[in-house]
Amino acid sequence: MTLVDDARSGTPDRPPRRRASYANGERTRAALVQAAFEVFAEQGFQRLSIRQIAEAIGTSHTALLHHFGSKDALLEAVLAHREELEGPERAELIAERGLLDAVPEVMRHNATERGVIQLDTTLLVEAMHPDHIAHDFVRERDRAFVASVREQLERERELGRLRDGLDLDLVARLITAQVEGIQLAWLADDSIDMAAHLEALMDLLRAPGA
Amino acid sequence: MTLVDDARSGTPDRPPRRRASYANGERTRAALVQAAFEVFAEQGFQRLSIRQIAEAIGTSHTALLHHFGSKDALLEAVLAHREELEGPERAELIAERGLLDAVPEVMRHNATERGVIQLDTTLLVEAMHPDHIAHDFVRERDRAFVASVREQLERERELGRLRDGLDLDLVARLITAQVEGIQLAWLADDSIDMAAHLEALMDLLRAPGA
DNA sequence: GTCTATACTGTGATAGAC
DNA sequence: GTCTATCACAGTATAGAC
Repeated sequence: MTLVDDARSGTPDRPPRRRASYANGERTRAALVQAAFEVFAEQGFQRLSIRQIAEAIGTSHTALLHHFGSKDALLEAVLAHREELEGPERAELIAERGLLDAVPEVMRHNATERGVIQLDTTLLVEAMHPDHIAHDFVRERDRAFVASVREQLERERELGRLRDGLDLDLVARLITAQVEGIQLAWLADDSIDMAAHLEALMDLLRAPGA
Repeated sequence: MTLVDDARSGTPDRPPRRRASYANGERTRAALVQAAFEVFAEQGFQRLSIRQIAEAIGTSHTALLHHFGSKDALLEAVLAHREELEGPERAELIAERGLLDAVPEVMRHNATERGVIQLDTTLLVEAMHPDHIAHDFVRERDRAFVASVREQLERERELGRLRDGLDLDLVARLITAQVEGIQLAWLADDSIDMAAHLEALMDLLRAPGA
């Protein structure tokens, strides 16, 4: 469950290094995304101006805009990068342990990533408007997430672990909303135990005696 | 369940010298709040500048700032106003029908107030930071809401309507987070049936056969 | 007390020279 | 691809007119 291992320390004047298998432009872009991810995870996104972000990374704000076009597009790129990092690990965890057991575990992990969760929640709210640049991205990611939860619920049902009579479409959305809702609450009050709450929800869904 | 029915009649803060018309009269703070509420409910908050808000109301942006001090303070005042309007009605509904039946009903009502829900969710996210001007307000409102839910859960338990073995503190928070999470999802996709989802959650909490 | 006029700083974004 | 202006607009502050 390790993420964001590659710490870029020091004060890089330009984004250096990284694998050379990309074209020059894309390599720069990828390095900027990685650096921005670390800045956001640590300091959040909302309250940082493009200029501050650029300074923390070690580049100019116009360079950032050149690569991403807008502040929100940068945010979107960073979240896509996160999904690239964490998605496979999360999928593996769920495949191994089953959804009911894995979800609380995922929340336990999320609780170690305050900046990223804040980032995620921020985008969720800002991209509400259909004409927001990241609206489609958020919608699609959300759709994929719910679909994946639904699929895993079916597996749990086949294994006899689920309570009878559940509408899986509804329940998949319920779980997703619970994750986002409890993250929102946790961001304002980090004494909230996110894993315990998802555990409680999962227990409600579990077949009696399972 | 009527709200925002225009109760601009009385201006309780000051002796009514001249009747306030919508064009260019004098405006008490309460009238500004009411007018701002209507603007926010219709057009949201985030994307409107103070100048745009003022124009929609029919005043100047500096007049708004004179009364409220900042944009966020205006938002806070409007949400407090909303709670004043809706709080009692909601409490009455819950007292009459019990929490399990009332919550889906509240969601049905909320689904008619897109702008207000958007406002609420926006503030929830923006006030995450401890040094945000509305942070304490949001925390306190949230605390009170959870406490109220918890109290109503106890009533349901006494009436034998609740499943056994529930941790009421946890469940109260679970319900609150579900409400906020499903509202967040609904804001991005209004084909989501918020009431149905809360109904499903309530069914999970209900004692078998109740 | 209520509002207007004006200006300041910082924001995201754009255009064009290198 | 990057940097140097420069943009329009944001939120805010203050001084003073009614």
